[in-house]
Amino acid sequence: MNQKLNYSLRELAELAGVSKSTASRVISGNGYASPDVRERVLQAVDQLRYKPSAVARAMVSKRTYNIGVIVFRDRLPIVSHTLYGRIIDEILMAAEALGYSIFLKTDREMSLRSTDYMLEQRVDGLILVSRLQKNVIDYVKKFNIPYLMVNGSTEDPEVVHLVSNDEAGGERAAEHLVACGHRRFFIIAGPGEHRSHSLRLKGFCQRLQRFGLSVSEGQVRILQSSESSFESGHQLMEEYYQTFREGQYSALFSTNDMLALGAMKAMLDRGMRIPGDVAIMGYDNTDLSIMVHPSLTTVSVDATGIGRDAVSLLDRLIRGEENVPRLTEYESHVLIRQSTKRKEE
Amino acid sequence: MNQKLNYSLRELAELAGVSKSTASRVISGNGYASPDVRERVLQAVDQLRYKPSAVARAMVSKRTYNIGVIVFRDRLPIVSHTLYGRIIDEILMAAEALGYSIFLKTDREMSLRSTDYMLEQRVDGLILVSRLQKNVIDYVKKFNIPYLMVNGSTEDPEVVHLVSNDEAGGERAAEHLVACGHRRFFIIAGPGEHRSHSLRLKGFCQRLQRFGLSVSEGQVRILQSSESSFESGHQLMEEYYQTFREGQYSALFSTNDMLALGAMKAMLDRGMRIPGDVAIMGYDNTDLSIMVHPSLTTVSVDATGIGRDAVSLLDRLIRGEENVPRLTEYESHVLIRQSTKRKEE
DNA sequence: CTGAAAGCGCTTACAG
DNA sequence: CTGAAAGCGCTTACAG
Repeated sequence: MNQKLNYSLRELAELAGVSKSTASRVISGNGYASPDVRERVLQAVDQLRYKPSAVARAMVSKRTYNIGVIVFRDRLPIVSHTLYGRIIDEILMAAEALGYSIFLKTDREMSLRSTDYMLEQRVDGLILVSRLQKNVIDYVKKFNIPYLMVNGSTEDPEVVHLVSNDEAGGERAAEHLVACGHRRFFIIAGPGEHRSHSLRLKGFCQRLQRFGLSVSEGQVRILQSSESSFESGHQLMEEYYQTFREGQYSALFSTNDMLALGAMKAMLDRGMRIPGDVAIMGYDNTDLSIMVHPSLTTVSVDATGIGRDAVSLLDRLIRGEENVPRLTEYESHVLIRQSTKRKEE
Repeated sequence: MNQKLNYSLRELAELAGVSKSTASRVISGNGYASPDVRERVLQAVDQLRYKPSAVARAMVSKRTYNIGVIVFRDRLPIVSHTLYGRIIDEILMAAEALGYSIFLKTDREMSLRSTDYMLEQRVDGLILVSRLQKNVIDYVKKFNIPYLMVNGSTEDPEVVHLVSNDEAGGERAAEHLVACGHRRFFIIAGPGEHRSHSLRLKGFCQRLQRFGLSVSEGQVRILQSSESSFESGHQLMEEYYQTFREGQYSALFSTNDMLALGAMKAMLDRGMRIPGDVAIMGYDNTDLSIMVHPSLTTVSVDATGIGRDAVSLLDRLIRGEENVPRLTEYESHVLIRQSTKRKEE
């Protein structure tokens, strides 16, 4: 770094032959400047390739126009997660549109470190993505910094959070499968600690119950998975393949696409026909669901809406607005694909 | 924001009953402080939940320990892109380990805006991901800021860039398919402007040529796709299905997994058997390639290595190291999956 | 070991 | 319309 990297306002002003104050005014656009002066300053800006320091500006304005996004997740994929990736894409675009930029951190152990980091960076606000422990929320609350949660669970009614209406989605999934004529269900459910997995399962079972179908009556079999990955779905299905066949379940529901796809792959490898032998349904409408064969019937999640609104709601919090809704729910819809198509007859 | 958000060093020092200098020393760990004083300061830190302002610190130290990552891409998915997402995950982790944080921007029109933004933020360095136009590179160069390119193309030998050895990968793909006994090839090639697509195609064709197989001899048919998405692969295969069947091609190679998967889906929907009727091979080793049925034979890309090294090489540039390699290439390997398995006999 | 002072690069009243 | 001055919250020589 032997060469000059950045010029300061002082140097800029000197070159233009004006005071720092004046230079500052024409650059920021706040305040008056005669056409002549403005012209000279602008020329100097060009000549020096002057870039005003956002750092210095933040220092005095007490605003950084940066938003911290922390994704809490045990393991990879984080950004490349099929759902979170989409949400982050939307957050990036929405932030851009509103004049914010994004500091992105991933945090695997739900530590307070990443939060501290964001605090030190003096971000204007915080978007917390995914499940996070109560102590993290409690910690953030103490700092009086605008923040909100995306796709996380909390009993705390004060916390602004955006979630899918997973329970209703689960119900709709059940309705669809029942409408297709299924009466015996095999379920692979993701980690119960995750709000979305547990609610989807709850909604699904609830709806079945109203059709007179339940675990206790023997028409429904639930398998709990400690993970929500393709691999675990695959492995569970391998493990329980016999059970599955013997139980004569005609439909498989998983609380997310990954688990469903893993199970489906295991079944296809064993020569089962889908949807001929068994109908399969996932949840999330990940891009993959449309790429596989047969394509996967699933329930949509409004990643676009969630990402967009996360930024705009946070912006409202940052601007000190009072009546920001604490809970925003997004409706989910069944997307019927090949994996649950009835056989033609 | 009616409540106190952040305390300053001055307030901290007052509470501890020391000078700002002293407080600063115990917090930063640079310089001496008696146990007694240190104790008092630390207690004050706890009491106030004092978070030193990274903004003020950056102001004086002229270092932000922030790295700007700009992903240049026309359209979504950007972060959720199957390959870039993985690279970004690795960049995030590697940055964390080296004490850097990430400013993430996506730029759809390859404008200079996002670069200007990063410059104003005074990031320590820049990671430019994906194809970008020459004018962007030329612009960045003027600012004497450490930067490097990931997965982009450039004729400029000065530019530090990290790429896959796509040509060798293409050759290996050809070898594998020939070894499987194929002699008539159908190729779906992604956008020629992209370095990786064009090199993969080049390597593939080159290798075939040495086997005496070529476009001019009629054993190879190349389809150019203007996009690199699943949708375009799917659509092209629908469109050229007749051509494909009539040409009796026994193998399909695509310059990335997405195109391959799109084409495969179209074929499966038409009832073709894979690999029975046709073998299919992609490139990138996206997560999807293992999830589909049949699983897709592909060529690996070392996303982990690229992401990790991008950060460490940039760190070396930031620290003023001279002999940073301009070009780092990553080897790719064929991953044999079901889609090219020979029939048992 | 500790403190007063200068300075990083801006913005913002306040005079003129 | 323009400039001098103070100040944002730190760090870093420099005295003591």
